[in-house]
Amino acid sequence: MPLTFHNTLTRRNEPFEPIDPGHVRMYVCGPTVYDRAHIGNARPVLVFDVAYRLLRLLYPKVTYVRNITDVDDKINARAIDSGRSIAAITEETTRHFHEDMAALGALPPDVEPRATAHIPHMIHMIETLIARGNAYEAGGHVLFSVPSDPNYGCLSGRSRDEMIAGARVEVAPYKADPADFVLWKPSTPELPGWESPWGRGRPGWHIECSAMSREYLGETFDIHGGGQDLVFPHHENEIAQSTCAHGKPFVRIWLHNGWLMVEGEKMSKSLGNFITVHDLLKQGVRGETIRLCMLSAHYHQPLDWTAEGVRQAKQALDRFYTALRGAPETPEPGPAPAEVVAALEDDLNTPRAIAALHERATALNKAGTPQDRARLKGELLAGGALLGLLSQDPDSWFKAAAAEGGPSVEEIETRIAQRRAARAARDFALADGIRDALLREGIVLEDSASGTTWKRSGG
RNA sequence: GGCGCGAUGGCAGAGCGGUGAUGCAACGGACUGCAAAUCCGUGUACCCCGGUUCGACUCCGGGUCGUGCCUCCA
Repeated sequence: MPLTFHNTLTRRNEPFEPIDPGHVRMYVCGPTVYDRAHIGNARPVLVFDVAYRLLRLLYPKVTYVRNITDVDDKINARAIDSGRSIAAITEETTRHFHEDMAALGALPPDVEPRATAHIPHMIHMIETLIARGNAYEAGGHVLFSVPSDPNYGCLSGRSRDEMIAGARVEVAPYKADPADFVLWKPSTPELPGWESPWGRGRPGWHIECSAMSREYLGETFDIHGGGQDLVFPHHENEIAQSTCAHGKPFVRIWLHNGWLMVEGEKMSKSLGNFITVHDLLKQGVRGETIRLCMLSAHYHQPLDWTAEGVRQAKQALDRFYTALRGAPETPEPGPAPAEVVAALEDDLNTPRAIAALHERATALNKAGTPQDRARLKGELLAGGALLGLLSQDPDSWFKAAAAEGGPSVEEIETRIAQRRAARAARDFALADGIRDALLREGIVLEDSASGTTWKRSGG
């Protein structure tokens, strides 16, 4: 079955045909580094991480570029509010972002360009757009001329007139056309700025992605991704800038992930339901649980983040690791099961892929011979790896210390030994008392023919 | 106002013009000293109204509700 993606440009599923079958190129809009990553920021990272893993399985070479936006008015505002330097904020936030995404099992992209390291590239592209008649200087600003681009609106499916009719903002007086947008804007002395042919200033929001994707992926490349909210204006404007500057198509396939809700409401600071990845980790929700929860809905659908959803994701991982724990060592990882690959090839259908993993787990639990069990364990592991899951040692999964502490491994082992003695003496009241006490501390015991194993129930 | 998206069993969430999704939860059974885990089994699911069709949860039209973008936002 061929790889297909839902292309926002055509609003339908299309077979994926790389421009160069030997080298797939993908760009994803990364974070603006002014604050801790929230779970909404994590969704595209995880969705495109799965896309990256799948593409690497299917093609010999993949270049995945995800930018860091480190020049932005939100960053400037944060610097003024906090009294810290812009450099300190962007450096620290970038580090936190890397830590948080690593905790979610996201692979680093091949290239992670920072906007401030590519100002000359942006200036060069703006000069090209001016030279080609697609941009003009006005009042210290450089603006993209939307009427100069007959294809403007092709991604978001709205005409220039519709956009103006729907606009809820006052039109800046220096704009020749109400739909025009900023490529370069002047900076006051206290704001970050770079010398340019139009004076000291800073780039507009959209130009960095056009300049950096060109630098690392070329003028035309395969896949561009991001959140659905970026369709307009960000990606629409990127298309306008890049196609007008280069005179050729920009991107083959546009992928956009759906929005994330929290307990049925839009996540926002004012509602107080703003959840960062760091907060979840601190509460003892493990990165792998967050990851599975995030992938349990199709990327195109809205995802409602709930405590119940997190609990179900944890249950599912317990089930997988329980199946793996009891299976013999596998000599080789083996290929990912065809059902898992097929599900992901069908527009990254992660829920179906996870269902296929569950079927493997059931088969593993039922399998009789060590050979079958080893084979099925290998398949489950390989399928999990394609989704970035199940890479831990099962014992680590079950015995990892909870965030809030709990009894130590030594203490647990000691009490299990006491219980074993009580059971041997058929003092079941004492044995059950020990088990109940441990349960209250979040430790679940499981007796089997080969002895007693335990796991922590929280997180 | 303009442009989109969605509505599936107690919950989450896939899917297809005619056959079991899957998991969680519940209930019954096997196993267990009792549990836990595991396995087996059970449950009138497809928002409403029209239409197309031999047949629609699945296609088309209308409606209702929810939600997103149009302004910084993943």
